[in-house]
Amino acid sequence: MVANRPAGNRPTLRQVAALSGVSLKTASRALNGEQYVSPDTADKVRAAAEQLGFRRNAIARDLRNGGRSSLVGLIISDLSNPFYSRVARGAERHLRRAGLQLISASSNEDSALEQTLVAEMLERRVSALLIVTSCSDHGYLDAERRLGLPVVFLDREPADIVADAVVLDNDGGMRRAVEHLVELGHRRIGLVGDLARLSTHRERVAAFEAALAAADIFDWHRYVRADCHDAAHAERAVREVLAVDPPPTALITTNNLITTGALRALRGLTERPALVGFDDFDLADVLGVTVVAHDPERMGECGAELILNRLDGTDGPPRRVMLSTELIERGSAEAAS
Amino acid sequence: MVANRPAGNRPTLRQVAALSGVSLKTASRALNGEQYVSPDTADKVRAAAEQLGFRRNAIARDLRNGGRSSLVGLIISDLSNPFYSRVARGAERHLRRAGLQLISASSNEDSALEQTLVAEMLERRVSALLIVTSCSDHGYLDAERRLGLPVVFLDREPADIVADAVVLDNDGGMRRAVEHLVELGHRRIGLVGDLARLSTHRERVAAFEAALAAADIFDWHRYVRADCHDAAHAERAVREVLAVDPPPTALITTNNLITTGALRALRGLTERPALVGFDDFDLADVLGVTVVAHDPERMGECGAELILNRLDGTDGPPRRVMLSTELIERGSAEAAS
DNA sequence: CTGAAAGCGCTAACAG
DNA sequence: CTGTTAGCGCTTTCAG
Repeated sequence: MVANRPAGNRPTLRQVAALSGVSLKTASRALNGEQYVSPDTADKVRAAAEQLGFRRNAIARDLRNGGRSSLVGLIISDLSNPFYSRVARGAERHLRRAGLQLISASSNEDSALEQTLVAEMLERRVSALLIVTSCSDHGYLDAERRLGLPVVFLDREPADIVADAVVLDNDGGMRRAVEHLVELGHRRIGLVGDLARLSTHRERVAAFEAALAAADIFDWHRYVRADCHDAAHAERAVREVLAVDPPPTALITTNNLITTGALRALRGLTERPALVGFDDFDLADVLGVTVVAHDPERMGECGAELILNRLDGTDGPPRRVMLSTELIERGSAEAAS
Repeated sequence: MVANRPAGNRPTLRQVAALSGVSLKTASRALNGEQYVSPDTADKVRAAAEQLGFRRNAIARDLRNGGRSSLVGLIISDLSNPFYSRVARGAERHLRRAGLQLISASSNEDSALEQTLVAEMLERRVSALLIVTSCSDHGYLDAERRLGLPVVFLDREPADIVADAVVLDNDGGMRRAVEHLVELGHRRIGLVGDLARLSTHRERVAAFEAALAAADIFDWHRYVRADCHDAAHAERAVREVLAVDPPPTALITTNNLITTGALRALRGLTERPALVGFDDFDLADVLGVTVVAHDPERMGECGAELILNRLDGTDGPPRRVMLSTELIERGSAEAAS
């Protein structure tokens, strides 16, 4: 077991106490800045601690204090996806203000791995969990939630349980995208989407369909592809959709990775369809890509906020925060075929 | 203290033992899959654990086992910078195989914050530390390193101590970039760089200078700007450099953020200088940007590997891993003014 | 203001 | 194969 090498000779509080000639408890009080310690004593203890290079052992402290750590777990499908790393950043920033630290892990969109990661974090006694879930069944969290563990779902809403969640206005965002394209005269509009099982995908496709129906467009199935979970898949799917006869004059891509793949597929084409992407991304401005934008860091912050509320003792029913989206026009929607 | 709310009534091993009618230690053995437990007993214990919803308490376990957790700390300047989030991903993947978990934090390029974060992680008794440092003085780590804590520096090398490190071939990468531009006929080559105090920046500028000297180009100071730590700064700096008379015909940007800023500054210009960026980035292919590429995930993996070696007991002198870079030509270097 | 005793939940060491 | 004892480092009673 690589983790448990001999602990080194870290000085303990007992040694600090011995060196400064006070009791264990007095040393503890002094270093924790509690009151009822004479300034003299406090100085002595601090000096001894300094000299020894003492560091309070949070493991022992947490154990004594009821066995909950000041860690919050974050599980996302891929830490290196810019969308999720921004979510993580927002969560980190907000949690930090409350003295909590973030421990994050990537689930690779794999529900078994997600459960393993959750189990590990629970063993570590995280104070709360932030999850972008890849599971369809969340029963494995029931016991924990009953025990009072705050769990907040980010981005994707669980279908089988009600719980705190922070989601995007997928419906509004997608409707705006479709309406925008329709206003510009597009009638054959395609969509390239993420894994079909994801709640985000389903919501976005439902909104897509509804908005098209509102414009009396019903012949869209042939222009829809799903289950693209990376840019390479998306690139292929875009080529496929463009090969349909007659080809769509516009395309909607439902997340940042898919938009990237689409841009690759469209590169060099003389007849480029219009494009609107869900999620903003770096250089979308330079590339002139119209997007449905939102604020990933804010998603992380809101998730953290929900957690802090629960830890502060807010009971009450699950809350659902919906984050607004905004259509940013950069020209790629106008491109007509 | 928000973290230490009443711990809930999590079942303990003692309760599992009681329910299954065995002793504490037997229950422990059974759940840890140790040998010398009869299959019957093991089943009984597992059933009881299941029924109670028991989760081993890693806090107690770590304390007992010498007080080192299976956490590894990662400190980077910004978790949402794609370069660093990829480093984190690589480290996570590799550490996970060894049963270690990653706890990451952003230092905002602030040395005081970096030290605070390190202190917090040490209190948490991380097994090791991976640091993209923002400090110039690393004395605060001496005591820890002497106590046997593995510390690995990523990307930026400490100037004041020798320690395990994973760095890029900044010299080779920058030389290739300059040579490439020179071969294409450029003589007035500018550089827009990161914070001047960073080792990476200094190495890249030194290589820039050396490569230019090798081509008998000495009049480059006027085309160099540093201390850009975000895209907005870089955008301004690029405009500035382009306003010099005569303007440079080519520009080198020394990291992904700066390249982004440069692309914004160049957008819409009729006379665009050539551009070569250090760091590859999403959509560089679509934008046709020539870059000095490398593998951020590999940096994280190598850092993790060094750590695992140290935890396995490898003593010996500090090791320095240098990761290769590669010039990827995509056309932006040819653009002559 | 300070100290002594107890114990958080677990596992290593040593008996049975 | 199983149980008992002790104690990781700290903080919370409860007495001085």
